[in-house]
Amino acid sequence: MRDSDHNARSATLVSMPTRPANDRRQAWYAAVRAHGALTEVMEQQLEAEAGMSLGWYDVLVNLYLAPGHALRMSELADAVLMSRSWLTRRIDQLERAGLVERCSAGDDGRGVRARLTREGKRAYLRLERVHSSVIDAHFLPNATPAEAEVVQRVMNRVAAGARRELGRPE
Amino acid sequence: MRDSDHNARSATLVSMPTRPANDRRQAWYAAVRAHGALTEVMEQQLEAEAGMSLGWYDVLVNLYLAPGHALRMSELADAVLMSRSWLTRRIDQLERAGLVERCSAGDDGRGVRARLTREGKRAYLRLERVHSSVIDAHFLPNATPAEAEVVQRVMNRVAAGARRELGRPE
DNA sequence: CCTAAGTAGTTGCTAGTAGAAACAACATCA
DNA sequence: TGATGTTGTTTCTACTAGCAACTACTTAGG
Repeated sequence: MRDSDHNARSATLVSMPTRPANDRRQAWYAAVRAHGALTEVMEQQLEAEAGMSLGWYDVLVNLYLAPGHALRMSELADAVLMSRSWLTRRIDQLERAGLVERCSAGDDGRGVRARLTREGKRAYLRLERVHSSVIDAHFLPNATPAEAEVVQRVMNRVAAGARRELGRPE
Repeated sequence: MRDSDHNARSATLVSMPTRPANDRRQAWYAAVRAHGALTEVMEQQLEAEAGMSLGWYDVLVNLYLAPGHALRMSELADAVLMSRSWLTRRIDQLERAGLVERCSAGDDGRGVRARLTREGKRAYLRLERVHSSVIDAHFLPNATPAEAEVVQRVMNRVAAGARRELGRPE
C-alpha cells in the first residue's frame, strides 16, 4: 500500500502518545512536532512570497552550491536521494519554468548537466531568503546561543547515528 | 503495505546550505537532518518488524487513545489534519486489513465511528513498541537528561510559535 | 407535519505522483 | 570491432489527494 502526499505530513506525525509526561522521549516528540509545524509554516511562506514549494528547494540548493551552478543528472539525483527518473521529471518542470537548462556534460557524450539559469539563481536566492527568514523568526527567538548549541550537538549525534544505521554515513 | 514517497523526504529537506558554520541556524538544520534520518530508520524498522508504515501510525494512535478506541470520522479527520475523503479511504484500507471496523455513532444517524478491532489494538501496540525502541536506540543515547530537557524546552517553544502562526494554537 | 437548509460520510472523476523496466545513446576495454 | 556497462529518458502501471457530486440523515422554521 502506497502512501503519498500525506507522508509529507504523516511521516511527520501529527499525533503522538502524550502519556508519560516526563521521560526523555518527550524531547524527541517535541522535536518532531516542531519540525512538522515549522515545515508547514515554511511551505506557506514559500508559496506566498516566492510562489514555490519546498520540493524545489532541495534541487535548487544543490545546483546553486555546485561549481558553475551545474551538476550531472546522476550526481544531483544522488544528492537528493531520489531516483533518476524522478530527477528527469523534476528537471523537466524546472526547465519549463525557466529556472534550469540542460547542457551537455562536455567530455561524456551520454551525460547531461542541469544548470541554473540567471532566473534560476534569482529564484534560489528568493527561496533561500524566505527559508532563512522563517528560521530567524521561529527558531532563533526561541533558543539562546547556549541552547542552540546543545540542540545542534545532540541533533548532529542523532543524525550521524541514524545515517550510520542506514548504511549512509558521511 | 508499503509506502515511500518523495514528499516525505522533500518536505524534509535533504540538503541545506552549510556555509556559515557557526550561526544558530545550524542548530535548526541539524534538527531537520536528524528528523529526516531518524524518520527513515523508523520507516525501515516499522516495515521490517511490524509490516506497516508510519502513515498508519497517526490514525491508529488517535483511535487507541480515544475513549472506547473509537472516534467519529470527522473528529479523526480533524485530528490528523486530513480531508474527509482522505480519511474515508484510509479507513477503508484499515478495515480491509482488519484493524478497524465501522460502527454507527449512536444518536446521530449520519455519523460513523471508526473503532479499533482487537487486531487493531495489537497492531497499534506493535507499532508503538517499534516506534519507541527506535527512539530509545537513536535519540536517548545521544542526549543526557539535561540535554534532552533543553531540546524539549526549545522545541516546545518553536512548535507553539509555529502553530500560533498557522492559526492553530493549542 | 412538512419543507428548506445544513451536516456526515462516501464516491466519481481528474490530475498528479513514484518506481520498475524497457530503451537509446554513448563509453570503455578487450 | 564487439561485449558490456553507464547515463538519462520514456513507457507503463499502480497509487494518491482533493474537488465536487451524491446519499442519507438532522435541524430549524413556518
